[in-house]
Amino acid sequence: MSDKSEQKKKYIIETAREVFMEKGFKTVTMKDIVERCNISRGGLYLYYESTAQIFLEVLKLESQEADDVFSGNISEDATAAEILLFFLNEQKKELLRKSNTLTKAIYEFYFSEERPKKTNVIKRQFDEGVKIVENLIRVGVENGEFVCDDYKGTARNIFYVLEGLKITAQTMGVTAAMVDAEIAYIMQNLGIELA
Amino acid sequence: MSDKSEQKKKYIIETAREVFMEKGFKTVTMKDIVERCNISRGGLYLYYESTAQIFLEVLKLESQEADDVFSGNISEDATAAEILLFFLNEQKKELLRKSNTLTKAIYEFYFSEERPKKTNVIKRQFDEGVKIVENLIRVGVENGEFVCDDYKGTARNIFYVLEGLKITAQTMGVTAAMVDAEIAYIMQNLGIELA
Amino acid sequence: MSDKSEQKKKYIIETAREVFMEKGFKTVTMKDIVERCNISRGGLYLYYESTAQIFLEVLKLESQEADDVFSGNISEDATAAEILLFFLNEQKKELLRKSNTLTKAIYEFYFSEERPKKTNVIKRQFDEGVKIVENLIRVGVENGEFVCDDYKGTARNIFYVLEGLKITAQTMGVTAAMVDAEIAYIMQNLGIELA
Amino acid sequence: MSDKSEQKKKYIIETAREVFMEKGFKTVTMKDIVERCNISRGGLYLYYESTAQIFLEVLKLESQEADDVFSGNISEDATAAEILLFFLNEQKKELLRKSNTLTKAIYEFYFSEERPKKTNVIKRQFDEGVKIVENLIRVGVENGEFVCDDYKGTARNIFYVLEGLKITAQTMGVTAAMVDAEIAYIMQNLGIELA
DNA sequence: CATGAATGAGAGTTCATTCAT
DNA sequence: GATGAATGAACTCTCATTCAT
Repeated sequence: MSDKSEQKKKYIIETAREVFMEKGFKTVTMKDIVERCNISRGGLYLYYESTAQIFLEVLKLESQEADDVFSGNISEDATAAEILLFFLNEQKKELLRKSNTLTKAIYEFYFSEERPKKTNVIKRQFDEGVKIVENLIRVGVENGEFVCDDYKGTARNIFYVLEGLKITAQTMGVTAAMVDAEIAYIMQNLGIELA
Repeated sequence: MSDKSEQKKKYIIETAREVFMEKGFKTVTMKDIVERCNISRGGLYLYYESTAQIFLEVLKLESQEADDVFSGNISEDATAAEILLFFLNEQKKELLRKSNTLTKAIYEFYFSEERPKKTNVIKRQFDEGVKIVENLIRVGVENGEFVCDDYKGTARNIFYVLEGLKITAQTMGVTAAMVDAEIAYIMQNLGIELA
Repeated sequence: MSDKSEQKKKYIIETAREVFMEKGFKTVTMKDIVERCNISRGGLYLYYESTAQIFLEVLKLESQEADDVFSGNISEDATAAEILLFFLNEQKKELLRKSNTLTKAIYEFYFSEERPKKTNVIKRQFDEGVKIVENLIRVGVENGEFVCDDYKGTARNIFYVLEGLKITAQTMGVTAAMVDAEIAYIMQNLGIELA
Repeated sequence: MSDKSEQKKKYIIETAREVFMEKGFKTVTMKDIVERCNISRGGLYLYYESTAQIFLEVLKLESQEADDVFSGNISEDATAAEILLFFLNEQKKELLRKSNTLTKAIYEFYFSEERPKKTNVIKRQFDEGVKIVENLIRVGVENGEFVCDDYKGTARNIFYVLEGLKITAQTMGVTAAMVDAEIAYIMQNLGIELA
C-alpha cells in the first residue's frame, strides 16, 4: 500500500466520520460517503467494502485520539478532585454536543446483534476508564480528599451514570444543568461539596 | 371508526410490536409488518402511514401496560427497601432479556433527530420513575430503613445507572453478576447491606 | 394466485422466451426481460427472482409443447421408415434455424456446474427420444423395413449424432446438405437407401 | 516485439488458459485474468484488449499442441483397429474430465453469433479429424480389419457422435460406461466385436 | 513498458407508496 | 374497506477501460 493510498484512506475515514456524526450509523450508505468524499462510486470500494468496515476504522482512529483524555491538559500538581472534575466536565462537553459527536453512531452500530460484544471498542474504553477513575479515587482517599470505601464500585457507578447521561442526551435530551446536578451528586458522594 | 376497525388497529400494533422486538426500529419496513400481519400491502396504509407512526402506537400501548410496575405484585406491608429491591430486580430481568424487549427499538427510534425530545414517552417514564423512587426513599428514610440526605439526587442517580446498564446491555453486553453489583452498590449507598 | 396473475406470468415467460432465443442464456439480464416485457423494474421480481428461474419455466412450457413431435402430423398408416425420416427432418429444420431456437440458450444454461445434471429437462427429452426411436426401429425390423440387430445402440447413436449436429450448427455452422448426408447415413445403416 | 514481450504474452495465455478451463468463457473477466496473472490492470491491456482475443490465442496454442494426437504414443506396427480404438479412448478420457478441459469454454465462445463460423479452430480440427479417421478406415478395410463401404460417412458419423458425447457430458452428464457403449457400437459397425 | 488508482456505466434487488378493482 | 399488482427511486456492487506517474 503506497503512501498516497494511505493518505486517501485516511481522507475517506475522516470524511466518513463527519457523515456518521451527522446521520448516525444505520442510515449511512456507501453512496453518502462516496458523495461526501467526492470520489466515484467504484472508487470507495477500492479501499473499503462496507459502511461497517469504514465505521470500525473511524472508531480505531477515534480511540487513538481519545486515549489522551486524562493525559493532556492537566497540570502536574492537580488534586484528585480537580482531575476527576476535569474528566467529568470533558464528558459533559462531549455529551452536550448535538452534532460533532459519534455517540449516536456508535450506539447504533453496536445495536446490531452480529457485532461481537465482548471485544468492542466502547467496552474497552469503558473498562479502561473505570480503572483509571478507580485509581484516581484511591489516590484521593489516601490524600484525604475523598471519602469512599468502595473504589471500584464508585468508579463503576460513575461510568454507568455517564452512559446513562449519554443515552439520555440522545433520546430525551439533557441540559447543562441536568449534567451538572449529576456531577455534583457524584462529587458529593465522594465528600466534595461543589460551590 | 367502527369497532372492527379498532380491533384491526390493535391487532396490527400488537403484531408490529413483535417485529420491533426482533429487529429494533430502523430496519423494520412496512413490508415486514404487512407480512407478519398477513394483511395486504395497501391494507396497512389504511390505518398507518409509516413505521414511526406504528411504533408510537406501540409505545403508547406499552406505557399503558407498564404503569403498574410498582402497583402489582407488592404486598401491602412491604418495606421501602423490599419495594426498591423488587423494582431494581424487575429492571434487571428486563435488561437481561435479549429478545422480547423493546429497548433496542426504543433507543433506535429516539435516535432520529426529528423526534421531539421533551414530550416523549420514555422521558415521561423516566421522570415518573424518579418521582416514585424519590418518594420511596423519603419513606424509607423516615422509617429509619435508609440513610440518605438527597432523595431526588439519589433517585436520579439510580435511574441514570439503570439507563447506563440498559444501553450497556445492548452494546457491550452485561451479565447478571454485573447488574447485581450495581444494585448492591445502590442499596449500600442507602445504608442497606445485601447478603 | 389469481387468473390475471397466471396470465401475466405466462406473458412474461413467452416474452422472455424470445429474449433467450435471441441472446442465449448467459447474457440475458433481468433488465433485458423487464424491457422486452414493458414492465417496471420491480414488477418482474413479483413473479420471478432470477433469469435461471425464468428460463426453467420457459423450458417447462417448451417441453409441454414439444411432447407431440411424434404424435402430430403423422398419418395413421405411415411406415416406420417414413416416421423416422419425418422425425429426422423435423430435427433438421430445428437445427438449421438460426434464430427462433432455444438450443443455444439451453446449452448455455446447462453449462453452469451448479445445475443438477441428472434430472434436467434435456436429459429427459433425450432419454425419451431414444426409447421412442428404439421402438420404432424394432417395429421397422419386424416389418422387414429395417435391418438392424442392436435397436437400442442404433437409437442412441442416432441421438448422439443429432446432438453432435446441433452443437455443430451452433459453433461451426452446418448446411442443409450436411444434415442430409447424416440422415442418409443413418437410414442407410438401417438398410434404407434414400433417393 | 521484443523477446521479453513474447515471453510475457505466452505467460498470459498459459495462465488465462487455466482460468478458462475453470470458468468457461462467458463468465471470465479481464479482472479474473489480471488477478491470476499477478499483473497490473493496465498491464494486460498492453497486450490484449478483450477476453475474446485472449481466448483465440489460447485456442491457437491449443491446436498447435493438439495436432499430434495421432502421431504420438502409437507403435509403428499398430493395426487400424488399435489406432482407432486408441483415438476413441483418448477422446473418452478428454470428455470425462470435468476440469482441466477447455470444452465448455470453447462451446461458450463459439456460441456468440459474432464469431465467424467457417474458419474457426474447432471446425478445422473436426474436418482434419474426419479426414484422418476416413483414411484409417480405408486402411482398415484394405487390411481386412474393417467392414465398411462408406468411409467418409462413417468417419463423419463417428465425429458427430463424439461431438454429441462431448456436449452431453457438459450438459446432462455422461459416465464411462455410456461412452464405452458408444465406442463399442462404433467398432461393431466396422465389424469389430470388443471384448 | 508497467502500474494501479479512478471513473462510470450497468446489473441486481428491495421497498414505500399508489391505485384500479 | 381491502387487496395486491405495479411503479420507480434508491442502494449495493462489479468491471471494462483509461490515464497520470
